[in-house]
Amino acid sequence: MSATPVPSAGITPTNPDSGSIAGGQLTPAFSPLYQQIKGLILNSLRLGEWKPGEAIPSEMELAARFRVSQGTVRKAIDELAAENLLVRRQGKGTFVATHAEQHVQFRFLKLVPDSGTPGSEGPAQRDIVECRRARASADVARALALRTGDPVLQVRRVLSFAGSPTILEDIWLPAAPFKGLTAERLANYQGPMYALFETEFNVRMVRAEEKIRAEPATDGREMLLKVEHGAPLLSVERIAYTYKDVPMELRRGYYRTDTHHYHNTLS
Amino acid sequence: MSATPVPSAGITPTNPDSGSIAGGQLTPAFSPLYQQIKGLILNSLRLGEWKPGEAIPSEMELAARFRVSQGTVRKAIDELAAENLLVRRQGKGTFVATHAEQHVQFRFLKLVPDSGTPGSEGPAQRDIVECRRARASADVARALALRTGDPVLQVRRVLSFAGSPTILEDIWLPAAPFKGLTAERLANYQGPMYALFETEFNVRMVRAEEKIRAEPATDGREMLLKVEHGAPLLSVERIAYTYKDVPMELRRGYYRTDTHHYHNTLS
DNA sequence: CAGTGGTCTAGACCACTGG
DNA sequence: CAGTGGTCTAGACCACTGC
Repeated sequence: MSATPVPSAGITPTNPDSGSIAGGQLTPAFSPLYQQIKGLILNSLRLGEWKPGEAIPSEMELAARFRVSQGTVRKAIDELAAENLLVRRQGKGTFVATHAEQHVQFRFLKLVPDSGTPGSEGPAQRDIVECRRARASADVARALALRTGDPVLQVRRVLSFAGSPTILEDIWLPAAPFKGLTAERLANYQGPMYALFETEFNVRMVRAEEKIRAEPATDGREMLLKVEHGAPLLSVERIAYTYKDVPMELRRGYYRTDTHHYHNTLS
Repeated sequence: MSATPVPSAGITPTNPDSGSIAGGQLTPAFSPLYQQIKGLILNSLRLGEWKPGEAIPSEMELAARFRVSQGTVRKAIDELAAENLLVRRQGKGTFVATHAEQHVQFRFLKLVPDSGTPGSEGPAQRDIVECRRARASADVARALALRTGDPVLQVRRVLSFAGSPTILEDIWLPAAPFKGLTAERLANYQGPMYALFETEFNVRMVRAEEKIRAEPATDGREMLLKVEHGAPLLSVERIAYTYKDVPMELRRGYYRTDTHHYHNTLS
C-alpha cells in the first residue's frame, strides 16, 4: 500500500491504437485504460461470448482477466450500461441487454397513448401484411450500406392497439444476416421483432436514428390504417444499428396520431 | 492510511430524508452520500450561487466544503454533467450550463435541414408576431401548474430558415417570473429565447418533454407558414422545466417538414 | 452465508489550460 | 509553472440477492 505507482501489467493507458486505421479517426488521441477495456468487452459482446439476457463475468473476474483494478472495469461497464448495452442488477450481476424483457418492450417505440401509460392498452396486435425478397433500391442500399440491387428482405406489417390499426411499417433488412426469415416465423412470434432478431439471427439492435415528418396518407396506406386519403400521418424513418454502428434495418413507419403521440424527452 | 474506516464527518450516507414526504416516494430508501452532495450543488444552482456560464468551485474546494473526498464530489458532478446541468472542461474547471453557447444553440430544437448540418442555413430569423398578457385556460393552467384564470404571457413567433418560414410557435409563460417581458425585448434580443430567459429573468430551462403529432394546417397557421390549408404539419407540444421539475413554459410548435425533419436518436 | 454490484476514501500520477 | 479535471489503484465497507 506504499509506493507502487505501477499502473498494472500488459495493458498501458497510452496509445492503444497507434497506427490503427479502424475508426476513421485521424487524431493520435490518447485513450484511457477503461476505454480499452470497454472496447474489449464490446468485442466479446459482438462475438457473442455472452448472449442477450445472460450475465457477464463479475467485475472482479473481468479485472483479473484484463489485469486492471476493479474500478477501471467498473468505469468501462458504467459507460456500456449508460448506452443500454448492459444492465446492472445489484446483488445479482451485470447482464447483456435484450429487447425481450417486459420493462423494455417498447424501448425503441416512442408512440404512446394520449391517456394511460405505455402498454396499458394490452399487448399490440402485430399483423404481417407482406414479407418478400427484393433488390435494394438506391435509398435502401445507402441506408443499409449495401449496393443498389443487393438482395434485401422487405416486410410490411400493421400494429394495432385496442383493435385499432395505428402503425404501418415498411421494413428493409439485408438478406444475408436474416436468411430464413419468413412471414410465418414473423407471424408466429409473440413479442418484439427485435427480440426475434436476437434469438433467431443473433442480431442485436443497439441504437437507432429517426427522422420524423408529417405526411399525408397516400399510396394505399390510408386503407391499411383506416384513415381518409390525405389525412396527416407521422412519418418515422428509422435506421437501426448493431454493435459496431453497422446499419441492419431501415424502417419507414406511419403512425396515426389521433389517439397516440410520439413522446420525447429533451435534456 | 491504515485503519480509518470512518466515512467522514458531518454527513453520513444513510437516511438523508428519514420521514420526509417530499418526492411522493414511500420507500424509506437509503441515499448515498454523492446523491446528497448532488442535491446540495443543485440547491446552489437553483439559488443562483453560480450563474450560467460561470465556473463552480473546483472539486477539491467542494470536497473541503462538504467534508467528503474528491471522488464523492466527482461522482455527484458526473451525474449533473450527464444531465446537462454542468459542463466539465479539462484543465479549466466545471461550468454552469447555459443556452447562450454556440455549440448548444439548438439544444432543444430537434428540427434539422434535410441536407446539411444544423445551423448550416445561417442563423434563424426570429419574428415576434404577438406578445400579450392573457389568462390561463384549463389546459395551459394544468401544463404550467397554475390555476385556470391565472395571468400568463402569450407569445407567438415565426422562425425562418434561409428566408422560408418554417416554424410557428405559440408560447405560454407564467406571468410572475417573466414580469417585464415585452415584444420589443424579445424582438431586440439576438440568440436563443432560453438564453434571454437566463440573463433577464434568471430562469434556466433544464429539461423538456415533447408530444409530437401530425396535424393539418388550420386556423390561420397556413398563412404564417405559407403552406396550403390542410397541409400536414408536425405539431410539437413542449413543456419545459427548471431545476426542481417546475414547469415554466408551454410551447406549441408547428413545423414544416418539407425541407426539414425532426431528428431523434434512440439508444 | 458467500457473492454480486455500489459507495467511499486516500493517494498517486497524467493530460490539459493558461499565465 | 500551478491549477484544473481525468485516470488508476488498493482497500474497506455497505446493500442487495439467493442459497
